[in-house]
Amino acid sequence: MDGNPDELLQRYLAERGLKSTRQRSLIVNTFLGASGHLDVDELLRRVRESDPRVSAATVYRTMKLLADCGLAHAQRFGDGHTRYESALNRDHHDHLICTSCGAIVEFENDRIEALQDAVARRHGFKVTRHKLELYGLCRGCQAGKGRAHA
Amino acid sequence: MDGNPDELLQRYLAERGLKSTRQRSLIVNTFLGASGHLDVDELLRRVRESDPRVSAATVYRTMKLLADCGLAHAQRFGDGHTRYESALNRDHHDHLICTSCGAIVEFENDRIEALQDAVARRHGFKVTRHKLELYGLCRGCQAGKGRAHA
DNA sequence: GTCCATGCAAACCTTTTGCATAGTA
DNA sequence: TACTATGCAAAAGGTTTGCATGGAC
Repeated sequence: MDGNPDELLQRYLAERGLKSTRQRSLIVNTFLGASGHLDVDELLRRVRESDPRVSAATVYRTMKLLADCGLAHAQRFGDGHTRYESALNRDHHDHLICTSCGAIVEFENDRIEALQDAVARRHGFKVTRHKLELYGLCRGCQAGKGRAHA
Repeated sequence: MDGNPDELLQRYLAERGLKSTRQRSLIVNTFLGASGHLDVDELLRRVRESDPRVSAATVYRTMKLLADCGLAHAQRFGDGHTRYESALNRDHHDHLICTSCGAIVEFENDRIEALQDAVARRHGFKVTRHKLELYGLCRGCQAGKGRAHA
C-alpha cells in the first residue's frame, strides 16, 4: 500500500480491465488529499470545486471502487452518511466521536484488540473485522457546553 | 428498570401525557416477549400475527417511543435495518455478529470497558456511549463453510 | 369533548441503477 | 472499433411525516 496513489490506482484499474478517466483521477486525488472521514456529499462538493459537472453517481461508484480495491475504508457512524477514509499507509485504528461538534479522533490500542480476540475465541468466533466507536464530548465541547454542531 | 413491563409503560406514558392504546400494548408486549435484536419488519410480522391491521408507521413510532423512554436500545449493525433490543433487566453488553448466518451473540468484558475509558480520558473525551461489534464467522459457519444466510 | 394515536400514502434521504451518450484504449 | 464510464433521472429501500379518521381519557 505504498507508492504514488495515482500509479496505484492505474495499476488497480489495469489489473481489472477498467479505465482511467478524468473524473476518477480527480475524485481519487481529492479524496486522498483530504484528511479522512469525508462523506460523499462533502467529497462531491470538493470535487466540484475543480469540475462542477461531476455527478454524485460517479463519486459513489468511484468510492465503491476504491473500497473494493482496498484503497479506502467505508465507515458508518450512524448519522446516515457513509464516510470514507484512506487506507494508504494506515494501520487499523478505532474512533472517538464527539456528539456535539462531530470531531473524529483516531486511536489504536493493542490491549483492547487482544482482549477482543480473546472474547471471540471464547465464543468460537473467527473475527474478520470489528468496529469500536466511543461517542461522547471532546475536551472543547465539555468546556464550551453546547458549542454548535460542526 | 424493574417491575411489570406493562406497568412501566403505563407509567412512562402517563408521565408524558401520552395514551395507552391497543396497538402500543401489543407492540410492546410482542417486542418484550421476543428475544432481542428484532428489526421493524420482523417485529411488524409478529405483531400482525395478533392484529393484521397494525401499520408499520405505528411500529416505528412505538419503538422510537420505547427507545426514548429507555426501555429499548436501537442498534444498527450495518445491514440497513435498525434493530431493537430490550433494555429491561439488561446490563450493558457488546455484540459478536456472524457475517454468514446472521447470528448475534452478546458479551460483556469489563477489562475492555476499562481500557476504553482510559483511552477516552487520555484524549480528553467524556464518553457517553460506545459501540463494539466483532464481525466474523461463528463456530457453526466455520465448520459448515457457506451455510445459508439466516 | 379534547387531544392524542393510527393508518394510509406520500415524502424523505442516501445510495443504486437503467439507459443513452461520451470517452478510453 | 469495442467496450467501459459518465450524467441524468428514475428507482430502491428503510424510515418519517401530513392528514383525515378513530380512540383514549
